[in-house]
Amino acid sequence: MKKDNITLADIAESLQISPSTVSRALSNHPDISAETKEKVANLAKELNYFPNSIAQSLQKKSTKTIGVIVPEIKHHFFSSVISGVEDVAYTEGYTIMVCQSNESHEREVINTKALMSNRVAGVLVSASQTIENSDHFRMLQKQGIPLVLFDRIYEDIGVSQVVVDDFNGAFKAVEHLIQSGYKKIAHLAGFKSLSIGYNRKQGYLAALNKYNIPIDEEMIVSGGFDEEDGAEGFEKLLEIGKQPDAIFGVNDPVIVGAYIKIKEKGLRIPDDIALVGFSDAPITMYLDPPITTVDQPGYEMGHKAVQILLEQIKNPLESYEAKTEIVETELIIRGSTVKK
Amino acid sequence: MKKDNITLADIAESLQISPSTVSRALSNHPDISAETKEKVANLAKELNYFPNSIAQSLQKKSTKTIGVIVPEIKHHFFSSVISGVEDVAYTEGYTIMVCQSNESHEREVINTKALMSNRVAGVLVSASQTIENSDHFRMLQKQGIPLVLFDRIYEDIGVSQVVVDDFNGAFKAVEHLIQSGYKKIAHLAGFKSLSIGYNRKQGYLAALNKYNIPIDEEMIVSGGFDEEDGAEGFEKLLEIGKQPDAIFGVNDPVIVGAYIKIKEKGLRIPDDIALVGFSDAPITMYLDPPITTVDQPGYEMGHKAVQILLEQIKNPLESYEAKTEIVETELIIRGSTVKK
DNA sequence: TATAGCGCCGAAAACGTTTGCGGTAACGTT
DNA sequence: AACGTTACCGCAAACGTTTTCGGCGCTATA
Repeated sequence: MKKDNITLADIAESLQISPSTVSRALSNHPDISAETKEKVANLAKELNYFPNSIAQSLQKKSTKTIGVIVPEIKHHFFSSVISGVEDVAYTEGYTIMVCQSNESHEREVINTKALMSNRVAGVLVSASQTIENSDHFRMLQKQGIPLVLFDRIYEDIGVSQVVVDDFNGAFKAVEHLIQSGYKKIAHLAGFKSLSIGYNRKQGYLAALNKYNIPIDEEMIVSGGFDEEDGAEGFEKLLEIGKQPDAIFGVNDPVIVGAYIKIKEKGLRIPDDIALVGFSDAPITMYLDPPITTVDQPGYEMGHKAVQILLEQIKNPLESYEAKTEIVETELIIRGSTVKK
Repeated sequence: MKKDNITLADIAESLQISPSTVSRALSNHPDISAETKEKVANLAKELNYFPNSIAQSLQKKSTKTIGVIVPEIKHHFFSSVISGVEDVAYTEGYTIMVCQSNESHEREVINTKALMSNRVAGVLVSASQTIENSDHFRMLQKQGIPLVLFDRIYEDIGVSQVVVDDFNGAFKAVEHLIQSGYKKIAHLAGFKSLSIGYNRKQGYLAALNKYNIPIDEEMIVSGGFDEEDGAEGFEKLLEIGKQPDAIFGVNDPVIVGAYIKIKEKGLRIPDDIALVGFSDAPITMYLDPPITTVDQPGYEMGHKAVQILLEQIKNPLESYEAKTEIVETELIIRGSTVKK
């Protein structure tokens, strides 16, 4: 059954011409007569010929596929990004290879090696939480494979990046809380090792400073980026007797975790505690009350990131002038911060 | 800058041995002395050698990548599936290529062609809504590329599939409604062209029949699979004066659409109208009341699907005895169907 | 002493393309 | 008649592997 794939040579033989001519005919080379082109085209269609892009890649020393590494595909933000990447890759004739690091640095390294073996034209990555160093990124650079980081970036490496304006997003969120009259504003922070964690916290601090609200280190609870972390963080605040009247969460899952705990305790939102998240996860819209959050446009970030990457792929000459694209965020105000 | 990738020949030359020996040394071939193996291994590490899997694939006439085509990556169910697929692919040394059809048949065809050009070892697909025929699937078969369909399958083609038990899932859901005392049960159905739409409707009908509830065709509104479709469907029911006391939706987005409209109208859930969805989208858990739904385990389906695919890839001999794996669903009962 | 076996390695073909270089035939120009 | 042009096309090398088929030198056996 295993029909052997038909090749240029096959259709060349059956047409009594050379493979080179067939190749040129299919790529519409001017040296080939219209007549020959047509014969070739017809037979190719009839035989269901598909160019072997493996062979093409080997010859051209470059592929039409770009690699993507994200922590977890099923997170809404990342799947949105991938969606955006795939869309523009598709229109440019590229296909994408998707890997997930599962937040493991080791697996991230193995993934990049696999992508290098597959000679991808470029790679897009959002770093894992457990990032240890950037050796694997440097290997990419050494091999001349363009790289652009998005969202979870790694600072000390000269490479293009696409990030949201974490600082400003956080600042606007906290400012909104302050202007709405909240004073005891806690922050459920993420890991400081990650840029997003750091920058959002800075935005939080800056907003408090601007309005002369004293900073209480105990009101800042560091943890992870998941729902449980948010729940635990809120519990911890209560334990140490620091019930806030508002919480700014490093991201939506965390704030949802807090939301659930708050409901469990019978506290009212936003009357007892106001809530602001980050990412505009779809869930936030449907909660009761819906949660104010900072929109982080994943789809657009995917677009931007792959566009920058493709630029670098197409113009390998100009030495890396790493550009950083900052995507603006938008504060989406909903019920969790607006008292009726 | 563009460091040329180093090859077997490079390390062969520098060691004054032949490329064949290097190849064998790296693959731990018994013909090679331990001493040589070590020298090769050391130099390879030092030079940062990466096997060119393009060249390997060309030689072996097979790749270690599997293609995945889904309607939309950012849908929670599909990204869960992809997550599952990637996880087992990773442990088996495969990488995945992800394409989205955006519910367009044409794009689905182009995607499969791209995957064929890339000589993927096998492909996984969940069909687009606008499926017209299965010609592109037959092309895959002709080329001897294993294919397994999941969730959105296409019946008239002998190929392995992984589906949830749509019929039973729907049946259990509607039975639960009936046993909870609901009588005027509407169904917001999807397209009938898709197997999932058809089977879930059949389950709905069967449950009504079992309990001798007359079937009112007007209570069955066909539409799409998105939130707007659910909202419109519910509106339509009201327009024709058929307000139900319970709704079974073909999937969660649809039921969420209805949920929102119901809330807008000031109707109470589940007192005025009970709601059951399908898929266990994360949103359903957080709504107020949380929505009863039929769990459709995406991650596990991804696992299953790729396992079946890998089986076929590894044993190409045994002619296709298409197996259909039916994943059981679980009815998750929540507030939207339980009166307090 | 001849031969078989073994341990280790190399030559070369093959996978399916692309492409630089050359070659042929036909035709037009002097 | 000689030459240049043009329009087409083929040869062969190259991309980086893997793998078949040997081959060499040595040791053990008959």
